[in-house]
Parts: sequence; structure tokens; C-alpha cells
Amino acid sequence: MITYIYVTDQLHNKMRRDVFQAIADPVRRDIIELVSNDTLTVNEVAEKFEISRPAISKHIRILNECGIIEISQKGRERYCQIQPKNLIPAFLWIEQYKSLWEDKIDSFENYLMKLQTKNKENE
Amino acid sequence: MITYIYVTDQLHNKMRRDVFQAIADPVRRDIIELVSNDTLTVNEVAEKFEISRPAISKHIRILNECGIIEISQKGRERYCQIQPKNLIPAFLWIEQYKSLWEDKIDSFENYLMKLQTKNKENE
DNA sequence: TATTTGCGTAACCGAATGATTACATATATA
DNA sequence: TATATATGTAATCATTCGGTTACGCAAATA
Repeated sequence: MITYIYVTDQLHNKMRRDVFQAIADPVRRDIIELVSNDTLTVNEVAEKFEISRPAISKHIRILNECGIIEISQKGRERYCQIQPKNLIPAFLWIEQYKSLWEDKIDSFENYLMKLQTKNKENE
Repeated sequence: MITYIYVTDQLHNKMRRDVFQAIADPVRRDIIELVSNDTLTVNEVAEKFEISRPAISKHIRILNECGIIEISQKGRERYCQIQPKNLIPAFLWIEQYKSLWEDKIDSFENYLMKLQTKNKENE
């Protein structure tokens, strides 16, 4: 499963742009959380953070470039809306290990159960 | 939900160590995939990649530091095993948006269904 | 029309990242 | 015991990242 691409910006920098890299930053995760409740303008998003508006602007651009945030311009305002389906690749990647951790938890529970049974036998 | 911590290494560098940052790197995702099937030594992991062994060693250290990979030393060999339950925080974070993308897909399906119904009426 | 507002972008900066090579060290083997 | 092997780590480097300030420009408003 290929989950990432490389893009080149105007200054010849190579950047990875994929969902995993997008959600790696805690600020961006907070932005996603914000716009998942409301459709907010860039400024409204920026107001919620301590860091500068241009910094938020950049984060939003990254989220937009990998499709997690959709932007609709209305006059001079840009409304940010979540596009949740673009989180699916990341979800699926992690989900493939779900059975593994469920097995481990299960066997741990079994271990605890056996322990309890043993203790009861000793009472 | 706090999903990350900052640690300081011996050279006074500050690094984020959390699951999201761990799985942000495609090489580390590939390592996770590898050791989810087999328990492999560090060298066996390194053999599967083009990059140098020390580079892989570092990646494994990062995965180990955030608990995704467990290491058991046997003689001079270090066996790497997946510890899948430490993927759960990332899984849960993404999963909270599942209902959103399911709603959107659902409404898209509804839209398609309505379209088909309309077409049938026109036949 | 002049001013304010919303927001992108350029230039810059320090720190983090990911790689490399060279080396150290403990364990296995001849 | 001498050598080979498995692996971590230090030093170093180029690149990327995430932030800042300064500025530009189009749209709204006075």
C-alpha cells in the first residue's frame, strides 16, 4: 500500500505530503479536531492557537494538500472544512494490526482468568 | 487526549516521541510491517532495506522508545517484536472521525441511489 | 476613494530529522 | 586465544520543519 507522495515546492524543496506526515504534528491534529466540529475561516482557526497566523496558514496548506481539509473561498474569507475520507488510508493501515493487539489483550485476559481460577482452587 | 511527549537525548536535543511521529516515516511503517509477521533481529531487518544498518538501528530505537517494538536480547542478537497495543492511541484518534467519513459516504450513496431512481422514472 | 480586513507568501532562522562513515564493544566461533 | 559477527553510538552533514516578521494584494467597508 503506497500511502505517500513527494511534492516539490517553488523553492525546490522536496516535501513528503501524506496523511501520516500530516497528522504527525500535534498542532495539525488540533486543527483537524477544530474543523471537524465547525466550518471555520483561517483566522478563526488561528485565533485558537498561540502561534502566529502565518504558521497556522502553513499548517492548513499542508492539510489541504493531502486532502484532509477542503477550502471554499467566499469573498476574502476561506472556509476550512474537514474532508474525513482522506483519513481512511491511515485508518486502514493501523487497522490491519487491530487483530494483533486484540489477540494480545485477549491472551492477557485469558492469563488473568486462569490466574483467578487457580487462586479460587487454592481457597 | 494527550498523545505525545517530548524527550531530551544526551546531546540536549529535544525530540517528540509519540506514535504519530513514529509512524510518519515510511521506512518505520515498513519495519513495523516486517516485524508484525516475524520476530527478526536488527540485522535481518536491515537486510531488507537499501539504507545503512545504523540508519535502521536508529529507526528501531525510535519504534522501541515509543513502545511499538519490543526488543529481547539473546546473546549478541536483538530480536524485534511488534507490540501492537501501542498503536491503539493512534487508532483511536483516527477512529473518532470514522462516523464522519461514513456519513459522507452514506450520503454519497444516497445521492447515487436517488439519481438512479430518477433515471428509472425517466425511462 | 481611502482604509481596514483576511489571508497568502517570501525571506529568514534555529532545531529536528534522517542519512552516512568510523569506531567501540560484547559475544560467538575457529 | 585470535577472529568474526551483531549491534550500538559518536561525529558529521544536508535537508526538512516549524516558527517568526515583513510585505503584498484583493475584498469589504467607511
